[in-house]
Amino acid sequence: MDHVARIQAEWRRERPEIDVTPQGVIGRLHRLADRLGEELRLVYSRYGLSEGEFDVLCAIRRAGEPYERAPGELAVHTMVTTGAMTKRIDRLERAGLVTRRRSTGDQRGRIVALTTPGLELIDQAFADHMRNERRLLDLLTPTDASALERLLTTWLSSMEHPHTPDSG
Amino acid sequence: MDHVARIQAEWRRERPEIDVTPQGVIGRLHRLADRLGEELRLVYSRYGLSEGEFDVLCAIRRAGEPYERAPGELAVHTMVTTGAMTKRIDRLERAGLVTRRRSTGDQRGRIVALTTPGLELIDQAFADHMRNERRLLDLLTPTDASALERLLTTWLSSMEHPHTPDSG
DNA sequence: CTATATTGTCTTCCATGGAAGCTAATGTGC
DNA sequence: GCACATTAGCTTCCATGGAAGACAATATAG
Repeated sequence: MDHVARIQAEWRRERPEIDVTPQGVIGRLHRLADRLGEELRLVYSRYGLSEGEFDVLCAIRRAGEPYERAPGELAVHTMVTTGAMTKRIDRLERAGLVTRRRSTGDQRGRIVALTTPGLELIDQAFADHMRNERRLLDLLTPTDASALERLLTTWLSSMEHPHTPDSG
Repeated sequence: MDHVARIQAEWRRERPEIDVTPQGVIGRLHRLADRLGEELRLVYSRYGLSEGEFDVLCAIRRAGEPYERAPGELAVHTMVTTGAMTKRIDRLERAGLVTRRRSTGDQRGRIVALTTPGLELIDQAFADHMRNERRLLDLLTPTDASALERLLTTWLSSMEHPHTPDSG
């Protein structure tokens, strides 16, 4: 009987008329995401990075040479506001992992580029991160892992491409 | 091709020697947790509650009559520090949803109790919340939903009761 | 009973991110 | 070309939570 099952049992006692079975899936999914996140942050912190900073470095690295992106692009890729991105870039710049310069064409734009230490750091950190994710995934059998991937993909896609229900 | 698949494709181009298949599961799980969380917060906000405040009211409500709990218990149940709990209780008290009084026995302790408006609010909000979770879960077939529940339970349990690997 | 440790809550300070608005640069309609 | 709208990034202010320590009450060792 895990934490979520205990919560469900309490609700069933207090509110027997309410069906709490959805918690069995949604509650566990959130708890698992939190636990996995904790494990992942352990690796980021080995490199002196927060999760947000790691994400930004990855987004620049994935762009390919010359490892540059505009702050706005980075905000979209990492799903934070541009205000939050300004602060992340501030920290990374202070740490010497990225540089910020004016765009040549459009003078409003900036270009954030990995420095050599930044590139080396993220290349090593990402390899370590993937080993860590592999370790966590290997707690499941390969069959279960691929079944899970399919289910998550299905659900995610049905959330992101919602069917507007017909009114008839 | 979803967002996670695009990220994987970029990494495969940039770092072909690294196996990024774990992202297919872990990345999607996090994204799904975020998307579900957004949907759930829509309901909380209908009742003027943040997620943290909703969690606290639920934890007190689940305790059963007389709907009271110590701040420390609430902190454990909702998995935040006691400092964070103090602030959540401050807000709920200011909103008139809970009261805070000194424990009779141990004078260090406090007792947080639902007010009548607090009880009515959380009873209605929780019912609405469960309808919302049901709606989201129904994007999956019942077969898929129970398969997913099993996989999440299995993985979660293997994370929370880790096997210490034998060194031989 | 007193000295010390522990406990429960709260306070302070800091980190992080969102919302909204500011500024400078660019685009657009006339 | 000028007024106006839009865009990119940044700034300000606020909300939230963690870490660490303060403080008061209680438990414990002697």
